[in-house]
Amino acid sequence: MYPIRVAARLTGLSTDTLRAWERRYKAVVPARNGRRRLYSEADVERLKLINRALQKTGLPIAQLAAMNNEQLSALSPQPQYQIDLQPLMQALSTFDVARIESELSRLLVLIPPREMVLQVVHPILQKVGQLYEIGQLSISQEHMISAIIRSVLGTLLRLQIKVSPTPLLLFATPPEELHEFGILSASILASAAGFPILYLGTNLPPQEIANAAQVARVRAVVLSILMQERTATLKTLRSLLPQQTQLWIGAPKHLVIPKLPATIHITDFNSFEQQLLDLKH
Amino acid sequence: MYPIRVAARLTGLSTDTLRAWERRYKAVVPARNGRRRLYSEADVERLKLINRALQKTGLPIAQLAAMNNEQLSALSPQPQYQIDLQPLMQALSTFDVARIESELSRLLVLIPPREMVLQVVHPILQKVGQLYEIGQLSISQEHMISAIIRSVLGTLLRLQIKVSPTPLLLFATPPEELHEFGILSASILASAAGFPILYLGTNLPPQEIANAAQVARVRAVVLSILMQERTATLKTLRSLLPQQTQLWIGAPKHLVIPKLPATIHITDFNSFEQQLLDLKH
DNA sequence: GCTAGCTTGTCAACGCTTTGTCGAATACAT
DNA sequence: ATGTATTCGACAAAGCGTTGACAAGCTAGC
Repeated sequence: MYPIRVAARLTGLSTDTLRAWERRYKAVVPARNGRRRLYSEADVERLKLINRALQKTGLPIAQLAAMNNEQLSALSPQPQYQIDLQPLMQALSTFDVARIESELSRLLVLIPPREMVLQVVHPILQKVGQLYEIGQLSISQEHMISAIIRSVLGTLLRLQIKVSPTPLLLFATPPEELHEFGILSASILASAAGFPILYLGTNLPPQEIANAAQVARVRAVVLSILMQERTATLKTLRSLLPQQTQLWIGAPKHLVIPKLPATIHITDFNSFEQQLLDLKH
Repeated sequence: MYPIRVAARLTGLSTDTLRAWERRYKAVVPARNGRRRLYSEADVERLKLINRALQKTGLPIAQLAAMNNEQLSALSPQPQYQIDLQPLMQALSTFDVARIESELSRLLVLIPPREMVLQVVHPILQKVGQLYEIGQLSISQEHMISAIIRSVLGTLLRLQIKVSPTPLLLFATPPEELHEFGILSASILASAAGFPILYLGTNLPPQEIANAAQVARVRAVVLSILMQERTATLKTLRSLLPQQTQLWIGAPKHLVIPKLPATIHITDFNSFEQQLLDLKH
């Protein structure tokens, strides 16, 4: 059960709007904890439905709010694909590299990029991390699997990247951060959301990043930091960037990110997509 | 049912024009929800018809508005998507990958799936094959182009595919047959013809295919074989499949396909579509 | 050939309703 | 006390409706 603030973030609506819809149309009537609203998963789902139907048909909300979920989803049908990760996880557990590859390429055909990142690649990486932690995966096996995933992500990015002279976002990692899964995935999500981007890749000194950011006049620079804290590097980069350019740091929750102006610590894809929405206004 | 704003967007006319046409000629008289106009799908369709006829013939609207839909569609012959492969072939010959990509995505929205497969993707693949044969295409170039085409085909399939618990057809390729263009194209054709399908992808051992076929109770299994003869594999698969399950082998004419019960050798898309028709009875 | 009139897309004015947001006062929890 | 929610009233922007008008293009008739 979510408080109103969270429900607003999840649905992309403002808290005022949520209350107005409830007061005027009883679009959803969340449960209460004393005075406070508590939105259930189903409430959020219905709100998303209404919002999608609103965007699609432009019908007055009063009318949409009176409909049941069935009618609403008939109004804005979303393509259905079934994702079955079972065979893939099976192949992972048995280190069947050929199988992993063919399963991935099958899914690549059937599933849109965003879902591929969030629901396929991300779970795989977590599983690989687990297996590696408990020593079930040799270094060479880890390398092979990483190479496959790297190529899948690369393909996804290349296939949908929008070439634009005025990208909004720049993606890179600082020196000695070799894993580019984070920014690759984020790039794909941003591209899938329609943002023109500039992908610089890994292992770049702050000067280079700042330079590119300035020339391309991007609105935000997205970095990925996995292992070590890098306070010095970040401070340098921040000082080199224009003030109005935002700096988004993708890094695990436990890493300490220095408090700097116009700088955000992003810990998961969910909040990354939220930031994207905010950037769009 | 759409409000006027959406109807305007869908038809490409302005809201003012829509109201003027209604007031002056009663071209369409949408329903009302209280005071507000509500355009039905049929209304929008008729407006599109009128607009197309207007563009083509330039007749006065008063006259067009008095006609019924039949007369209107006779006036502006069906959406003749003219496919101009010239720029695409040009881009192919010069290996202009970005150009190939933009041309393809342009065509993707203009042309229905079936025609996209038969009249665009297929010719491209042949051209790529030619270029590759005579050594005009490097491996990496071939890979990039293949990736693009795969993604186009994947998009087409994704947009078409019907998720069904009881698919009629199963698509796969046996091990070491990596190119999935054949079954991808065939899947799209089958989907476009309304058949629910199950797409398994490439590089699958006969046991897996037979297993899936049995569980899903498909009427036919469609394989694609490009390079080598695989008599042994086919015999194994045939023996594992239920007798009443047909086996369709898509393969070049010159490949020898063993004579097996309920097994057909398909050499082109034409006969594939013929088989589909037969399957439907 | 030229003008008067018709056709047609667009716009403005005005009224009404819808809808997102805001401010103010109040309640509750940490 | 501070921050977050809640309710209520209010407001302003946006959307839609109707009516009337106008300019540009075309047509017909002199």
